[in-house]
Amino acid sequence: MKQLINFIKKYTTLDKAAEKGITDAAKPEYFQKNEFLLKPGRYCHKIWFIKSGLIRRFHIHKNKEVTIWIYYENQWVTSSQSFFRKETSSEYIQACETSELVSISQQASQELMRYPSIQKFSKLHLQEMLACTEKLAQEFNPLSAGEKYQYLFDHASPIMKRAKLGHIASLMGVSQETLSRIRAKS
Amino acid sequence: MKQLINFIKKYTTLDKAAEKGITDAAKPEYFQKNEFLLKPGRYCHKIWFIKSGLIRRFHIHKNKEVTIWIYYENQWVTSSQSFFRKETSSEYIQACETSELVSISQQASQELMRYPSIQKFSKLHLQEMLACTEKLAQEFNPLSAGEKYQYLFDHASPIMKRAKLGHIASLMGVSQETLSRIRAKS
DNA sequence: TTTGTTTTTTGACTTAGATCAAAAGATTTT
DNA sequence: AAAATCTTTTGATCTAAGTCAAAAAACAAA
Repeated sequence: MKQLINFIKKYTTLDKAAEKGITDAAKPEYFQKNEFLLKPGRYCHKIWFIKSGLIRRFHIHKNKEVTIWIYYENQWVTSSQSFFRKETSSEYIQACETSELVSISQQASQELMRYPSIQKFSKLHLQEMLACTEKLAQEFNPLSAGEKYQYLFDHASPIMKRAKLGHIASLMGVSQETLSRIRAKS
Repeated sequence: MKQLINFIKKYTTLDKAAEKGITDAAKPEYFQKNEFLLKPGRYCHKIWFIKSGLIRRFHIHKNKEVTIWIYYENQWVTSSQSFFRKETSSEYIQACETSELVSISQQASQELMRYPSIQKFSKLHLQEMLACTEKLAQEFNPLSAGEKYQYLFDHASPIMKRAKLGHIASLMGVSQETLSRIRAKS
C-alpha cells in the first residue's frame, strides 16, 4: 500500500492512525487484460487507485465506443457520475492491460472522513480533479486532429505508447484511419 | 441573500449560526453588461453565485474567443483552475447582461468550513460540479452541430434564448455561419 | 510453423462544416 | 431620425476529416 500512501502524502501529512485507516480500507484487486471493472446499468461503489496497468473508461454512442479517458499508474479511476450521484452507470470501465489496483468502497471512504487529514486530502483531490477535468476539456477540444495528437504526447505519453490505436482515436474524437495517417507523417 | 440560502438548503440543512455565517460572508456585486469579473493573468479569489443575469467564461485560442460555458440564475461561477489551484487565470469571465451576483472570497469560504453543515455542502457541491462537468463533456462532444444545438435547448435553454449567436456558436465549437444556418432550418 | 483473428495502414471518394465576402437587420450613439 | 456600429443571415467555394473497402502487419492459437 506504500504507493497509495505516498500519493496521499503529496496532498497532506498523514498520522499513523489515518495511515492505518487507509491500509485497512484499501482492498487489492487484480484485473486481466480486457476484463471489466464496471458496466452500464450497474452502480459504481468504488474508487480505484492504479498501482500498475492501464484502465479505460468508455461509453457507446451510435453503436461506437467513445473513449472518455485512459488512466495509468498512480492515478485514480471511477465513474464520477455513478460514484458521487449514486446513479446507475452509463459507462464501461475496462482494463487495457493486466492491472494491479486497490479499491476503496463508498462506505469505507465515508468512514475514513473521521480522520481530518483524510478529509483534507479528499477535498484537495476533488478540487484538483475538477480543475484538471475543466482544463483538459478547454485546452483539448478546440484543437485539430494533429494538434490533439501532439497534445496527448506532451501531456499523457503513457497513453500514446501503450493504448491501442482505436482507443486513442476514439479518445481524440477522430476516426482510426485519420489517426493512422497522422502517425504516418510524424 | 434568501436565494443563496435556499440553494444551499437543497444540499444540506443549515442551522441559524451557519446561515448567519453565509449571510456575513456573501458580498453583493453588480456588473454592467460586458463588464469583466476576471481577466487572464489575474488570480480568481472569489466564487460567485448568480442572483440574476448571464455570465460567460471564455478564453482566446488562435485569436478567437472560445466560450467555455455560460451561466445564469441560481448557478455558481468561478475559474476552477485559478480558484482551486491558486494559479493565475488563463480565462476571462464577463457579464453578458447586467447582473446581480454575490461573491464569497477564498478566505471567507475557508472560514465557513468551521460549520459542519457548510463543509458538507461544499463537498457535495464539489462532487456535483465534477459529475456535471464530466457528464456534459461526454454527452456533448460526440454530437454533430445540429445535435449540439438541440442538446443545449433541452439542457440549458436560458443560454440559447439570451446569449448572442457568436457566443453560442463558440460554445458549441462551430462557426457563427454554421449556427445561423442550423437556426434557419429549425 | 501454419492458420486464424485482430489491428493498423493505404487508397479512392464523400461530406459536414470552415472560410471568405457581402448583404440585411438590429442596436446604439449623436 | 440619421449615422455609425455591431450582429446575423445568405451565398459560393474550400478543406479537414469521415466513410468504405481492401491490403498489410501484428499477434495469438493450434
